[in-house]
Amino acid sequence: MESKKTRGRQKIEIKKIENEEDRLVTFSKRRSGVFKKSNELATLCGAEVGVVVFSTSGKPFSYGHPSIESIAQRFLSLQSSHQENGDVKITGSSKQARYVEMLQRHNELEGKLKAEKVREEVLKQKERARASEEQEGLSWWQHPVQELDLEDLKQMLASFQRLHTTLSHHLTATGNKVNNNVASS
Amino acid sequence: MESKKTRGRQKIEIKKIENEEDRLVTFSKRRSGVFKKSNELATLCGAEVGVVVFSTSGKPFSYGHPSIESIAQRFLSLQSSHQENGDVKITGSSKQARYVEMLQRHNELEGKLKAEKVREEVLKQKERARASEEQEGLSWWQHPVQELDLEDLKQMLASFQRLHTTLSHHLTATGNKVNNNVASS
DNA sequence: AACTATTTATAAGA
DNA sequence: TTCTTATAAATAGTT
Repeated sequence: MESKKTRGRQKIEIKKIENEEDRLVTFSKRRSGVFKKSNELATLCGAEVGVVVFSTSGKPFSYGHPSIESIAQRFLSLQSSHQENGDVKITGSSKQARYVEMLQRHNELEGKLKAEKVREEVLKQKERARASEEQEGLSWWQHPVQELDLEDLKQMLASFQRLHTTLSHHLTATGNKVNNNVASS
Repeated sequence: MESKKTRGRQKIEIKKIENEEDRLVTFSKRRSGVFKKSNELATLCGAEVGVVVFSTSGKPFSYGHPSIESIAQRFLSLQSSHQENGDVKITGSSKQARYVEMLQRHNELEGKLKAEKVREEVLKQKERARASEEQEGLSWWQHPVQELDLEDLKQMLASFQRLHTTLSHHLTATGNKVNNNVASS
């Protein structure tokens, strides 16, 4: 019985593949994968599905059921009815209008990004808390302080200061309006 | 040795699911699947990806990186470039330059926001994995973050401030000898 | 492009 | 909707 021929599929981190050759191969494989899955979704569920992919070099690929054009059309009319501007043409004036819109959306986005960072920090806090959780189900923050040593306390304080700063900043920067955004994904 | 709890994933034919309940469940699951795969494609390969899905009832769902709007725009300009288009001049070239600059910054920001959401999701997954290993009552602060609203955040901030103050006091005023219980409720 | 050992997605069931 | 489990399907690293 000979040794294994390959190591099989390996787990990879979902971050940009730096090696260009690998990235190109993966782009090709996974693009096919997404198109195939999209086709199955459309077929199994009777849904209309459109996918557009641009490679880093700008080359476009698309899948559409019943067609990418019809999906685009449907999506656009939805967008224009959502706004009060049904103007789809790329003209100077609509570009200017978009500039203003974008400024507003930009500010919105910065708020959301901040909110996400807060959420992330909160989750990390919980992670840390649980990591150092030990005896009889008591979390570290539930223990009497005298049972903690100085280093723990200092770390604890530092964490609180970070979180406190983040939270305060968030609450004041958004005028106490927390953005529970409804993401499209 | 008892019998298997489930039959596991079964092979299905790729044709429309006639049972409406099954179809709805599959639609939800596979839609998520396609969005997730799309996100991985975008992240791993630095590609821009847009997906639009319409359910049979006409409800729209979308995923886009950096955003579905930017993909739509890019796709459209591609389509319209097939035709003749001479009216791209706006007021001044500096204004156009600023627009392009803003567009880039905007896309960057959207990408970051998405990245944060992914990190958040990863953390939540870990949290859920651990949570299912334990059978304990959850404190309010242990609930899934998506359920946090403004009031939660304010409360949280307040208790952190209390705790922070107490801790600071002990560290600076008691000569590193801490003996107080700070558990707040 | 093919090959496989693995990881990941998901059909059913609860 | 959410979670679990067993199995189908996708794919990373090789050849």
